[in-house]
Amino acid sequence: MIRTRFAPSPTGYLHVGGLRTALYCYLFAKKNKGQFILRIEDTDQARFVEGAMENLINTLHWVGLEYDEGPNPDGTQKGNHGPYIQSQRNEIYTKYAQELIEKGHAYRCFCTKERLDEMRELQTQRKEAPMYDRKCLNLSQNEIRELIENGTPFVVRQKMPYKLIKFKDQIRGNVQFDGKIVDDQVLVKSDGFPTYHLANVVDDHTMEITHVIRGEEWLPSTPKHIALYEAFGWETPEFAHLPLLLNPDKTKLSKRQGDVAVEDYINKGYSKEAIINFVALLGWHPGGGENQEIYSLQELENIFSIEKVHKTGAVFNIEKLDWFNWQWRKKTYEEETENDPEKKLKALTEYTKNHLNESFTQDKEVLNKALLIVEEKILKDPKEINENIHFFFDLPNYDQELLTHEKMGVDLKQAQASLEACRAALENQEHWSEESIKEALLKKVEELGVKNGQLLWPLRAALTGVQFSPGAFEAAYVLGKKESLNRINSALAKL
RNA sequence: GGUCCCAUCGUCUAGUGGUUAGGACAACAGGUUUUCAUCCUGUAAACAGGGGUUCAAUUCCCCUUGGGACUACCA
Repeated sequence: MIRTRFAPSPTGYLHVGGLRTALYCYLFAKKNKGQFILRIEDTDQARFVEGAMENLINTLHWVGLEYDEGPNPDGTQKGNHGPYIQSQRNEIYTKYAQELIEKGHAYRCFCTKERLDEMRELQTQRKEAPMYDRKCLNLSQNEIRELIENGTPFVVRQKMPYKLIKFKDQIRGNVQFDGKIVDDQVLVKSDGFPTYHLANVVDDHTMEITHVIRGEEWLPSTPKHIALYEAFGWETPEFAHLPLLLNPDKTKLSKRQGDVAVEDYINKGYSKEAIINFVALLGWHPGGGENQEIYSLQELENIFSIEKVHKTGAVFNIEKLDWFNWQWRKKTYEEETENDPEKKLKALTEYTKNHLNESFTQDKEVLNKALLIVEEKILKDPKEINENIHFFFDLPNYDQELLTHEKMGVDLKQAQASLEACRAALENQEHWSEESIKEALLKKVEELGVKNGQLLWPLRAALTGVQFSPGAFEAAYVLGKKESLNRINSALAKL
């Protein structure tokens, strides 16, 4: 049984890089009929953030990555390898640290921070790799007992075997490190909490994790972990180190250069489908010359493979995310509404409800028509709804220049003639629909022997009073006969 | 500095010991449309460099260069 885990540190929110790691862990597990576990790595008490874990879980839930085992937001936990929150597992770590000391694979270190800093500085000056000098490894049992009895603070350090450590990474292939320059890592801090290295290895083993899938930044500490598995006499899991997500300048994706929290993107209106789709393809591709780019989570679960994960970091490019978002919104909108105006209206109302200027909701009749007219722009960006429809409710003050269009051959004189013709055509309309308006106006175009734009540009401008807007037919239809004629008349008054 | 990882259009990527090196985003140019948007068509754009191996390397190997990660009692 394949078991993967996502093990974030709850520092406030879910990072998009974390999301991708979680996604790949999830996909790999699903693809192989395995299990996906969530574990919270909160051993750093200094970095405790209230509500961070709940937030993380909620975001994971929102994007649809359900885990088989792990903590729930309500404080309960599911699965029988728990607890899944490291701060609740301290006795376990203490026990294993003790075992390591007894076996001679770890030792207590009483060195002060000052001594360590000084040593590091000297080593750096001498251009050596900064490493602990193992001063405390040589303490006698009596000295140790005395120091403990005196209440001297201490940490537990891993005694690295100074040997070559090799392993096969699922993504990178054979990797090896010269153990002689791997530092004696702190395993238990002076506050009694374990560091990542100890907690991680103990948990992955006790939770029966078979595949450790994590970010590339962990590659250099993997030899420490392997040494730990060996010291315990445990079987090492498979490792897969994922390429990094990058800023446009190719450094590791960071807050400084844009939003990194998944919730930022949620708040901006990106759909979970778009976010998952985008992130999935940042560092992975199904291969085989496949050109498809739109994938649902379900599809990804079926085709994901760890061998196809790339080695190179990928720049997080928001423009592409925008495109995915547009594709997915169109797709879901079409599927949901089945081209039924009632359903469309309902969906559009839902999309815009949090962004709409309240005064617009007074006139439901106009609003409903307007929403359908600008559906495409709503799908593009629901936040801009007010800019797209405000003129339906309140004709902006505009300059007479707006009624003209040089390129289209509309000067002031032509504008006046066109508007008068439009007025004449619309005055006689008994039936007020988009189709009938279109028909009447196009007939007028033919009569006058002008180009469409020459008649319609001034009309559209008169009806909307803005540079960019829906077309003249649609605008007239939404406004209704009376208001349309009013606006045409006030435009004529400007000329 | 040390250790490790990496290298195809600006970006995400496909691909192969022999290809016109393919697609997408972005850019640009046309077209449709009454404007914007949408939509359609097209253009430009890449195998980092140098050595090998080979009949033949973008592809395999080595070096260089470049980029990145790590180098905490943070994860």
